[in-house]
Amino acid sequence: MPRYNPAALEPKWQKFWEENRTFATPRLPEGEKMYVLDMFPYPSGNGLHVGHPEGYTATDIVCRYQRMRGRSVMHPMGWDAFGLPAEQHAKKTGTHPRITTEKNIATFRRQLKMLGFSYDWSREVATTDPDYFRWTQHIFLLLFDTWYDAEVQRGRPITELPIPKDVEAQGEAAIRRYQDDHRLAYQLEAPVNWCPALGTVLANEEVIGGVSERGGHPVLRLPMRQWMLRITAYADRLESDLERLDWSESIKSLQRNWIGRSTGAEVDFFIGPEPTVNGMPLAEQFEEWVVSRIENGYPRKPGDDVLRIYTTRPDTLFGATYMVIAPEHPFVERLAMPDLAHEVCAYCERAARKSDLDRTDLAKEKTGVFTGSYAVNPVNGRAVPIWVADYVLISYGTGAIMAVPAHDTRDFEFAKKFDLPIVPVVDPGQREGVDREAVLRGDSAYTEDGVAINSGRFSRLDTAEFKTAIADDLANKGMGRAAVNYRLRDWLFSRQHFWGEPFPILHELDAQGNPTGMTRALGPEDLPVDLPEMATFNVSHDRPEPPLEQAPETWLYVTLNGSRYKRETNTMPQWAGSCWYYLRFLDPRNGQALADPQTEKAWMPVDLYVGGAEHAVLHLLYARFWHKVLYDRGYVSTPEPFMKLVNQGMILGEMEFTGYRTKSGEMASASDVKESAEGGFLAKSSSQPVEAVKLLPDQVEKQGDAFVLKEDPSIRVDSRAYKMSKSRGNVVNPDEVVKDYGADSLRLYEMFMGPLEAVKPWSMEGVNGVRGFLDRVWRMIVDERAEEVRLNPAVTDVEPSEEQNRVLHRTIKAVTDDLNQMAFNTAIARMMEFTNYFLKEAPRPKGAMEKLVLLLSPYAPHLCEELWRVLGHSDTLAYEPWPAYDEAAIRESTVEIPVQVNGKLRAKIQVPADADQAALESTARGNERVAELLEGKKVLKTIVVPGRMVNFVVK
RNA sequence: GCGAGAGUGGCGGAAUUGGCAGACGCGCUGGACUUAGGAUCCAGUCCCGAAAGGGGUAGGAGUUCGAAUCUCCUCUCUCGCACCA
Repeated sequence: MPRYNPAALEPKWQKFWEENRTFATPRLPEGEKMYVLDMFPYPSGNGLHVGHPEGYTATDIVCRYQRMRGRSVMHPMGWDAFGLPAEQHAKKTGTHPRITTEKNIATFRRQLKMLGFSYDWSREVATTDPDYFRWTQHIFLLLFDTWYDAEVQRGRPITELPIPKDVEAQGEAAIRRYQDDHRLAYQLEAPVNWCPALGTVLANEEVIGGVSERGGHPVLRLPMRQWMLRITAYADRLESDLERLDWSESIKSLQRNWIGRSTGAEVDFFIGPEPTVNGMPLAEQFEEWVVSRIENGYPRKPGDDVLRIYTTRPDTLFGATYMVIAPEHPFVERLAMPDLAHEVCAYCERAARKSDLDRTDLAKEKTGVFTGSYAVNPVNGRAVPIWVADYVLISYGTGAIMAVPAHDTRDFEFAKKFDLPIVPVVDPGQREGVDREAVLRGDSAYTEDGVAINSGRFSRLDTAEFKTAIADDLANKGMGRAAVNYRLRDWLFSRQHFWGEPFPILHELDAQGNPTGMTRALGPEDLPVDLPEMATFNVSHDRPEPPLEQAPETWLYVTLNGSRYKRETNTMPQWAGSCWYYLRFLDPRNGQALADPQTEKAWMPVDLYVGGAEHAVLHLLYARFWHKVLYDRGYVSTPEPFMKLVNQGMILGEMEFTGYRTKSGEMASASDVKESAEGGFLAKSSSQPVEAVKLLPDQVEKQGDAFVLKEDPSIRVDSRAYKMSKSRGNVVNPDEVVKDYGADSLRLYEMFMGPLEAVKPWSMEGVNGVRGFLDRVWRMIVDERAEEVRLNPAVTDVEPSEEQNRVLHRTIKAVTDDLNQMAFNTAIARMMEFTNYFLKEAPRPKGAMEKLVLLLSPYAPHLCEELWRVLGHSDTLAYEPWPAYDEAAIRESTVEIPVQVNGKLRAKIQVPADADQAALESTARGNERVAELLEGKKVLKTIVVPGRMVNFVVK
């Protein structure tokens, strides 16, 4: 009668934990603290996905384990609840995003509770709560109030920004403009991704290859006033502090690549103060410029008489045969000679219309147009033509380059196409894979280091020496300086959405109601700035206007001290709320501060942070950036928020076999099939479209390293698991799994599938398998034949036998060691071995059963709480001490040792566990089989590793 | 193209980090109990071979008494970046 019945048992224990506040965390840690954080989810309308509980189960296991080891554990959960889907739902249905969001949160909360995670639910927060985003807005004000002091590498209050004399002389407005130019939060006219089909502006990361990520609609680039965050100021610290973090190398390298630090030099090329008739700067003006630069040094901002470029290869300056500026470069107009202006202008317009996809398509030929103007190469005084080409990006470096076709593949392609001179200045010397003669002839681009040639007095220097020498030389002459650049761009921080945090910023209006261009930040006492009540969300679809422009006037306009202001109508991106939520969890109801400093100091940093790899770059970089600003400004006590980071691997759908069928019904081999441009499939040999068909496992068989059709082994079949998606119909719903197998089985299966960080396919049969294990654990301890739940008669209060004790302690050790390394899959395997062994034992010592229940409890907490009851305990096991193991009990008196002859396993011998080398060797020689093999042979060498193996090398 | 990671039975995956390859689970085969089995239990399950034995960790070379593990080359897959000067 009392079979293992999770459907009854799991809700019972969830209720128990809730009523007894079993997992409530004290305000301050009692004893050693451990802060374990999950990446909080966006509560989508689809509910929980089996990918979510993977990381959540892993952290829950760690938390339950650490509680049993006496640690004070902080383990909260909340909702990253702003986001576009709720807003789009509102556009369609008129339902307020808050209502949709609350409904979705309720679903997520129910589903998470159903899985028995030990969160302290009293700390739950949602980024959409005014009590929460009040502090998000507060942090924005802090960013607005901070400038980055590059000298001390620290963010400081804007009031401490030194104002240059010349700015001060221009008066109050100039000073404010100067300050605004230095804030970490600043405004910029920047292009946004406007998607007319979706009627919204998309974030860069929502645009993949020039079309919208969802729907694949075209995206236009339109300039709009935007809020930017100066994350580039922190680029160096964001990169170098990675070193102190316990993160996987792959994630660190993703972040490093994203930051993309490069070192090189800035160099000014003289173009003359104004255009000349033939486009050539005047020689005497160049001479004067050279002299003035030697006297005055290198200016921080380039004047109108120079084109400033950035290069990582200043050693190739003598090989610069032309220059290229980006189509958006401010000098385009003035450099375009009258006879070419029309052509140049047309080119720039075309470039502006191109999507990112067109511009970055690698297969594409280089394009560009000559301006008719020339610049003077500062190292040799030669005039070089200036071109406009879209392979130079306005957003990187200075938006202008010197082109060295002999040593840069892009410049080489361009020079070839437009027949520009190619002057080699780096001799590769003799090296593998490089055609030195071709390089020296200018027929091939060589981009590595070498020895300088054709470089005046720098010739014969190797690349590294040259770089230092030329940097000094340029600096002395005031023509350049060493410089660092980042691939990382400042963070576009505003969105034209309704469902996001309003900015706590007012725009000043003049008497006519037009913006004066001056902004005013609200004070902390004015927060939160809540969203207005809106009549409709379905605003204009033909231009990228913030929906809040349609807000009621009572919200939109503010009068303060007699001045009229209009509120900022952009809202913050979804990333904002997730940048600091780990701090709010520590003190979620604090009305005075984002978190009490004492509490912050006691719990931070996060000891373990687990989440999907899709956040490896952006979220983690943004959050680290905010944290560093908070650190600089004294709000937090640690320079980094997340000490250890683990990315769970994606869970794919079930393994699928796919065959391909032509129109005429014949099967085509998978090796002959490729994806067509439209997303369908084509047979490579005939170019005919083929259709993918799902095959059953018994229709295929393995042949070599591929699967083939059973009935026609010449036909190869694809076998792989795909990402879960609605369209593929392979989504697994956790509700269904819990209904059929129970939450403990779901948890256990997700941990048993393989290493946490690996990508793994789902298997319902696998869930069934771990359910079988839990059934066996139940039967091992509970009397299934009895009417009510009671102890299995085989379980008695006896002392364990030596072997039973060894199995027990070995299991405790293995499970504990694996858990410390988050190797949950192998820990579960060890507990399965324990169960397989003890099911055959009778009587079964009750003490051993209790230990197993404790070991298993982090994985299958509901079942184990119940078994703990059955074993005669009346309280929760959540705070029972973690079982300890006894090395002495593990040690065996005799061990089996393999004996090899010439590295091949030939025999196994039984020896005392502590047998020394000599004893091992003589026992091995005494073995009948070994003796036979050594007979008449010469033993050249004997390798004996005590406790491991014996190897005879013979001839 | 550049950067990172991976490749082990029919499948998911183990292997104390250089020392018995395939733990554990699924699947499969046979058997027991059954009206029944998508329940449970027992036995088997890397390949060739009747056995002795031989082969085997994507492929090839190398270091070593000994390699899934270390080195080099090749191939394949996954992820990220993608004209970043």
